Amino acid sequence: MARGRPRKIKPEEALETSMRMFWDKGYDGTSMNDIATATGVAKPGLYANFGDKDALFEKALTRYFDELGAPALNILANSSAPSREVLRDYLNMIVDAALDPSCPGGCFIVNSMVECNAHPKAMQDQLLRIDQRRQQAFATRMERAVQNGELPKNTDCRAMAVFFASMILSVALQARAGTKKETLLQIVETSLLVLGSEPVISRTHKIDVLVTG
Amino acid sequence: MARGRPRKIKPEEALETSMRMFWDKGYDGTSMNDIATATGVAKPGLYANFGDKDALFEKALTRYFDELGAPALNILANSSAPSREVLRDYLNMIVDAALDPSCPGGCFIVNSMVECNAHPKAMQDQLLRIDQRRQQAFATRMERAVQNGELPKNTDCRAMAVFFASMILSVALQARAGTKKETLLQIVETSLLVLGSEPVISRTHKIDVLVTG
DNA sequence: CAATTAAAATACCATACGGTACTAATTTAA
DNA sequence: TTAAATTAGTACCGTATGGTATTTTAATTG
Repeated sequence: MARGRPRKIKPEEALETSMRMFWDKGYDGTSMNDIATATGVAKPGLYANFGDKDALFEKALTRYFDELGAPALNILANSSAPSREVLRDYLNMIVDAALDPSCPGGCFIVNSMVECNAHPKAMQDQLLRIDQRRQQAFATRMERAVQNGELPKNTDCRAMAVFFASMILSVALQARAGTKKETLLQIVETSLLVLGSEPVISRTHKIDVLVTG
Repeated sequence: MARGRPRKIKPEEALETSMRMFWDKGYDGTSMNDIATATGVAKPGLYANFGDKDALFEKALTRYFDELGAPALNILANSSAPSREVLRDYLNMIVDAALDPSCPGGCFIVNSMVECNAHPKAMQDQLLRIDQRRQQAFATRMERAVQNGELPKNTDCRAMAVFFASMILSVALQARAGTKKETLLQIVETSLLVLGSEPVISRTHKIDVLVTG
């Protein structure tokens, strides 16, 4: 099997490298020549594998979300731990990820939300879709918190979700801009105050409610 | 007086136009040719008046902060109205400004905080200085709130200041990304919950305390 | 050993970029 | 009227960009 000259590099690896470069320098700041050099795939190979620059960027963004974004959202939405802790863990994890020295600064999606204004509409739409999935995960979390009795029944879940989703943006942005970890954790802790100053212990009969109700 | 050929355009106007273009499209997305066309000042004139592209960008950023940023910070820090209202007014004003249809989207400073990672260090430093002035204004406001008895004496003013400063970032970013006004106002309102759920009326003897204490 | 297939590598294209030398125009001062 | 001064405008330079036509290399199949 596999006729023809063997591949020098797996396309996945080249896409991973491209993703990190776009993440670091942005769409405009990353040239196809840079990518060709860094990946070891010459330009004609890039165009054969991924299409033009727009298509490569879109694939990089999708890969980023699928690999680094989506898994954590699942935990955020569905974990059965106390909601306050789930939120704190998720936000702290974002802080760590945004500061990870082995990765470019901040969040690729957040970075792109700024740059995309000067670029194709398809890119904006993709970003909005991702942002809304993030928001939906927060909303699901808040609804669980209300169902479990961790928050009052008249809680505006959507308002809370939109608020916490917006915290991701500012944390990622500041991480990229050089704000230090201690400060970012402080911001996260302060934001949790909107849940009410007294920690509410999740009630033990919450499962009964779900089953019988 | 005024020898030589008269100026076709005041440099201030060209700088204003340049500022709005950088604000809209970013540093990389705005070419000197674009600026020359939009301002009506040919490229050699731009270089004679403002220096190279970096210098022009820096002047644009300074102009933006001095004209649109700094004045509101003064009110934020020093207004004698109830602190909760001062904060709400300031944040709502940011929402309006970031959505103003007669201006490019979002906040020029916030936009630049993302892009600057791939550019000269002087630009990053300038942005951090501006960001810290904003943070300081919030800190002053929180300290006034504590002095006036609007917040408990053990309030961590710096934590609050950093938190609210970070709200500016996410609001500006989302305004640029297309989030609608209603949602942004909701985010602002939710963020005000960190001040405590019960509105605290500023005490009438606060001036006595300041004068006698 | 051909013949075929598929990828790599080189070289190149048109365009756009930041930046500048040079010329043309329009004013005041002598 | 002429000289000096100051700006506007044209044309250009070297480089870098996104993208591609073409050739070369290396493997499998007959």
